[in-house]
Amino acid sequence: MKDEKKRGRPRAFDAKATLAKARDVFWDRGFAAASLDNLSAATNLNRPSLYGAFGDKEDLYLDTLEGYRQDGMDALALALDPSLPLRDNLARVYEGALAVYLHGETAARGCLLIGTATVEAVERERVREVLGRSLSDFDGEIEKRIRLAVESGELSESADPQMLARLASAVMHSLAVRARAGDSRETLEAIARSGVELICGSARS
Amino acid sequence: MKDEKKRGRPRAFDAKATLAKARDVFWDRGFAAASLDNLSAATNLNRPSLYGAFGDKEDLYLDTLEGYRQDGMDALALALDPSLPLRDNLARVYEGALAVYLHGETAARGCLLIGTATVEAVERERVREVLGRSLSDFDGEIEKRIRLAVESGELSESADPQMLARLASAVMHSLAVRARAGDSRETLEAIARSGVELICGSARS
DNA sequence: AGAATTTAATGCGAAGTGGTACAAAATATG
DNA sequence: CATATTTTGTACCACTTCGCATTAAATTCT
Repeated sequence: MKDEKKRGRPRAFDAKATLAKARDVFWDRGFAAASLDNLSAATNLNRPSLYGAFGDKEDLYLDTLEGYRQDGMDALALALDPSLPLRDNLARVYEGALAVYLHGETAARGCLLIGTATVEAVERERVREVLGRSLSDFDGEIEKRIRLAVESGELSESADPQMLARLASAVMHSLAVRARAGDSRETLEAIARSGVELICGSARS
Repeated sequence: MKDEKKRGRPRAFDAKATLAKARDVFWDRGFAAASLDNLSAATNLNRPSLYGAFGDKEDLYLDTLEGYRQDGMDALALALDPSLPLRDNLARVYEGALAVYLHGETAARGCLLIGTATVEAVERERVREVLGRSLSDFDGEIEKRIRLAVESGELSESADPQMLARLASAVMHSLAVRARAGDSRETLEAIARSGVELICGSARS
């Protein structure tokens, strides 16, 4: 399914690597301020090639968002390994997030979705859709793990998994915003720790 | 101090009202996508007048952010009236925020700072500064109120006011992002309620 | 009234924008 | 080898961008 030799001239670039480079441009500058020239320079593709492969700027942006979302969900599934205590799971989720959020040139980049898609969401329906879906998928995955924690007795029966999950996500959202606002790693790690504590407050392990 | 008659031709516009109109443009479109033509049309000021009164686009944007920040802090101080229980205080804070966040044309606008300044914060130091200061001032104001709640016995002695305040803010940040992502008023209100519950969980009143 | 000073309005200009037309190049097929 | 097909690179287009230079208007000071 991958070696179907296509007819014409073969591509001289790897689509996935190109998307990763474009994503970095969007991550630093945001969608609106990222010009096709910026993207063209970063990907080493001239504009017509970029356009031919990914469509217009919004299409390209949506592709990078979708890839980022998928990567995030994969990492989340790994961090939520149900053989570990919920407390460890959440700590791993936040730790992984901070490793991504704090990596930046001039300043920390935070989360690509929260940092750059949130602005465009109001006037671009497709962006709003991806952002909304990303957030609720994230909530849902955590909710599943919390539901398990209630069943296993890790959390009290009276806990509301959906709401606890949304609050766990809220801490993530806050980390994403605060990273971009310039907060120190120490501050962010402290917030993550209190978040874990608050959610797992009634946990026994 | 207000009727010092200045020498030349008097201004034909009110600076505060103009800033409010410019703010609405930035709120919907973000800084980068808001053109001077947009701003000029919305404020009924031609570009040179805009420029003369407020400086360049970034100066104007920073002015609107600063005004928004100030309004927010004023509203926060009112909502945190210490003669009411902390639980009511937080409920009022979130209620007031949602009233602002959910007001939009095509889609909810969320928070001006979190929704539009977060993108620009990475590459514009002055924006990052305002955003960071706004977030930490907000934290600080809530922390003061929570400290009071500990002293009055409303919260347990073991509570960490700084961390609880940061978590209370985290819920706000999440509301801001989720509003722009298209979440329903019902969902947001439910999150706000759980936020209050989580923070005041050990409260007696 | 006349000079000085500030604001308003028109319009320009250099640079940058997203997107595309077109021809050259590279590959598969017949 | 010739043809069809796809990608690449150059150049270009119409449009928008921000900022400013310049002139006209409105007010205060002398």
